[in-house]
Amino acid sequence: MPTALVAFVAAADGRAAIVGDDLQLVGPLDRMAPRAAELEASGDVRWVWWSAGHDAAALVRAGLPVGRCWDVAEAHRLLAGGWEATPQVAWAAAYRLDRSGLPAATRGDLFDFDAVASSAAPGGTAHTAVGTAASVVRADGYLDPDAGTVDWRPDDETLAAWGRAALACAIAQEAALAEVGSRSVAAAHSESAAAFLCVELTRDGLPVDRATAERMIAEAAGPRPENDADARRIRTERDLQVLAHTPGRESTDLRNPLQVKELLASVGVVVPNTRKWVLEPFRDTHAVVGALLEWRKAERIATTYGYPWLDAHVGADDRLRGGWTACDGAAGRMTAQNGLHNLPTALRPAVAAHPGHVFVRADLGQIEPRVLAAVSGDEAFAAATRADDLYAPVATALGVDRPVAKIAVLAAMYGQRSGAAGEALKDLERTYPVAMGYLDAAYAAGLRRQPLRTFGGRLIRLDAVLADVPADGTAAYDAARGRFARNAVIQGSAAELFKAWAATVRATTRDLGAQIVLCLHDELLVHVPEENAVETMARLEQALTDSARRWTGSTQVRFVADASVIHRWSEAKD
DNA sequence: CGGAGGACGTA
DNA sequence: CGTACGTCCTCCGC
Repeated sequence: MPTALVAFVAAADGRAAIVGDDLQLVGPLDRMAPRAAELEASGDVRWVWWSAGHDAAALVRAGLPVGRCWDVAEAHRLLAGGWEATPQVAWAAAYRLDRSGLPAATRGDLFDFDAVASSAAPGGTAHTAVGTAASVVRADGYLDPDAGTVDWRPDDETLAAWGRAALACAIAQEAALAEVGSRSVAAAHSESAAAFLCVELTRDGLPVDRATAERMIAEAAGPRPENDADARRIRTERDLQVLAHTPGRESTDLRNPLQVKELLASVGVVVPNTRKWVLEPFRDTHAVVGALLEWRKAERIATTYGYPWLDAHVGADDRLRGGWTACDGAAGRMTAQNGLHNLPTALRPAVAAHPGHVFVRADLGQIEPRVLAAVSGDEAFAAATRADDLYAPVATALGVDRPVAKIAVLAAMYGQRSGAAGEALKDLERTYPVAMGYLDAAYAAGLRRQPLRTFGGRLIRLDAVLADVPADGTAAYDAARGRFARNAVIQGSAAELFKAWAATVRATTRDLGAQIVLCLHDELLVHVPEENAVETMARLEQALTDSARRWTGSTQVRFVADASVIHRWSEAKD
């Protein structure tokens, strides 16, 4: 029996509809969530929603462990590229309706479908558009532009029609994705699972040791200020650590790059800008340089990761929370807010498992060259992936030392121009012509503004992404586009494998009480009761083998994970 | 008040 | 030394 598609759609006023074959339920969320749970438990169901952050939020709040779903917004982002994915846009694309004919909403852009998960809460009180069943799909084939907006107030029949529209849209998308390629439907499944995981990540947060966090902030930013005057005093003291080196210039605003540039010039350090890597060589020229660089580090903690950050984003349950999205608008990597993706490594000791728990952390080793082997179909390069260290056999094949082989491979993938690549790069072209040809083709497509697709079929658009023209003209603009294209097919494909892995881990470790608490591009952090740590680690490894096998459709390319059981994120890998 | 640019953290 | 992202700060124009 094939998997039944069942729509679950939410209205802004707290009602939801469950719609499938011979099934139509409409009612308040607190009655619909248990019905969804029954269906999830009893049947072979794939849930359909316009967007997990919007429609499935109540199911996540209720703790329903959704297994399979189809997220119309994520499927659309695969199909069409970019990030815009309102129901109306996704519907038009799935049915191949002219984009320029999209009707405008009567109240401007009130969609909350683009909101990140953390802010996607029911909202809006105005009562402007009263939907009726006939109005969800217009006579001209487009979706009602008001449907799904925060001010939309459908009656029960209309909400059910909204669910039927989601079902129909999903089916049309599946057909369109099947045309793109055999992997794209599977990619839609894992991208949808990742989007649901994002809502769970937003709900659960990252376990934090608050005392350690407070201590580390205090080391960098000083004690917690008693009041505003105290805060100003601490700030001024921090500034004086730098300004004491330049008597007579105490009024310099260190937060103003122009004034900093002037200050540096006055002591003989003349620089085009005051970036860290520009100033680093001048550390020995004048003591103010080193003091300034240290000040910047402390200032970063004080402003971005200081007490206000701790108070705003770490809950009473000692969990750091931020909004998550399943893909960015370019290559398709996950994004996270509130520092979850760019927490300074110095603060990682503060990320700690809660009592009775540990973290199982794992990262994918050498993910990008391995992905290159898979997506290009280069058999020789695939053979190299069978080694634990991919660069070892590459070095042997090229007759160079490992560091040279590594630089050459990275240079080929990222377009690095300087450095010691040189001769090794030519040998690379000779030894792995299929892989290198794949990268060259992506670069050339970028130059021609020709859209590309990742391995899983995500459209890489070259029109919208690079909006900023480099100052040095058209050639630089073309080259930037080429580099972007070459990088995007690798980075984006790697993101797809990562999400397939994460979705599999989520599904196969739930019975162990495991909870994915962080996804960081190639790294997973799983919070689990300590007695289940070893089993969780084994399943993480198995999940990688299985998802890589499904994703590549073969076992030619090997992917490896470095996994360990730790209490703090800062702990060594083994 | 919002956008632009500088700066910097992560992968 | 390539790509991507999120966040804070200041300046500038409305």
